[in-house]
Amino acid sequence: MNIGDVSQASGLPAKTIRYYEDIGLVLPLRGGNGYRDFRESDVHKLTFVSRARSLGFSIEECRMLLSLYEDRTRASADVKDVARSTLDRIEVKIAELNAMKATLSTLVKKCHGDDRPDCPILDNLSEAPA
Amino acid sequence: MNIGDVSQASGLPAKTIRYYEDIGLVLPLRGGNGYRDFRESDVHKLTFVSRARSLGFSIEECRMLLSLYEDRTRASADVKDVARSTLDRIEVKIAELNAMKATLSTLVKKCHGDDRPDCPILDNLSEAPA
DNA sequence: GTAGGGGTTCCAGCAACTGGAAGGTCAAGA
DNA sequence: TCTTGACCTTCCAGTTGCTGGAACCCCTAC
Repeated sequence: MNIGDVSQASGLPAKTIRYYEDIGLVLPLRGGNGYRDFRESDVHKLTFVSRARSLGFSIEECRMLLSLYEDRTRASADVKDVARSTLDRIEVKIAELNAMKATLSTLVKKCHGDDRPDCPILDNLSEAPA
Repeated sequence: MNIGDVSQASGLPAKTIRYYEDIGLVLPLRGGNGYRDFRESDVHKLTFVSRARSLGFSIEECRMLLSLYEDRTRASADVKDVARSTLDRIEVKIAELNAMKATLSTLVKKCHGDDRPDCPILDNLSEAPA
C-alpha cells in the first residue's frame, strides 16, 4: 500500500504520515523503488493514532497507547491512567479558556465599539495590577 | 531599569522580555555597559502584553492592541473587533475540548481499570471508522 | 517520448517561548 | 585589591506537531 492510499484510509496527510515514521510511530517496509510499503497493521496503527490525536492525546501518549495496544497482557488500568491524565489536561485547559472567555466577553460587552477613542478593553489591559 | 526589575514588575521571565524585544514588541534603550535600559513606558507595555497574552490574545493581536493603544485617535470599535475575534477563537477551542472531554470521559467511565487486558478505550480507538 | 500524477529526500518555518553555554559587569565584603 | 556571586549579554538549539517547498525519481497512459 502506498502512502497516498494510507492517507486516504487513515485521514492523515501524507506529510504527517512521513513525520510519524520519522519519529518512529510506524515503520513501514520499503519496496524496490524506494516507496514506502504499508501493511494493514501500519494502516491500523495510523488510524488509531489519528483518532487518539483528535481526542487530545499527545504524540507521546499515543506512543504509549500503541505499545499498550500491542501488549496483549497489559492491564486496562494502565490505559485508563493515560486516558485520565489526558482528561485532566483537557479539563485544565477548558477551565483556563473559560476564565479568559468570561473576562473577555465582559470587556467586549462593556466596550461601546464606536468611533470614540475611549475603550474599556484597553483601559483594563493597561490598568495597574490588582 | 534593568531586565530583572522589569521581569519582577511585569511578571514576564527575562527570556521572554528579550524575545519580545527580538520581535519588536518593545525597544528598550541601552546603557553604556550594554545592559538594556527600560523606561516606564516599556514596563507599561510589557505589563499590557503580559495580560493580553493571559487573556488569549496572540502575539500579533498584542502588537495590534499596542498600536491601537498608542493611537490616541483610534476608534474603540477597532479594539472591539480584535477582542471579538479572539473571543471567537477561544469559543471554538472550548467547544473542541468539550467534545474531546465528552468522548474521553465516557470511555474512561466504561473502562473497568483493573488487571484484565480488555479495555473499551483501546477498543474504541481501534474500531473501524464510523 | 512526454505528460501527469504519484513518490522520495532534505531543509526551513510556524508559535511562543525555554534552556544552556560562554562570557562581560557590578557591588559588596575580606 | 581581589574575589565572590548575582546579574547581565549574545547566540545557538530545542520544544510540539506538523506544514510548505524545492529538487528530484518513478510509473502509467497516450
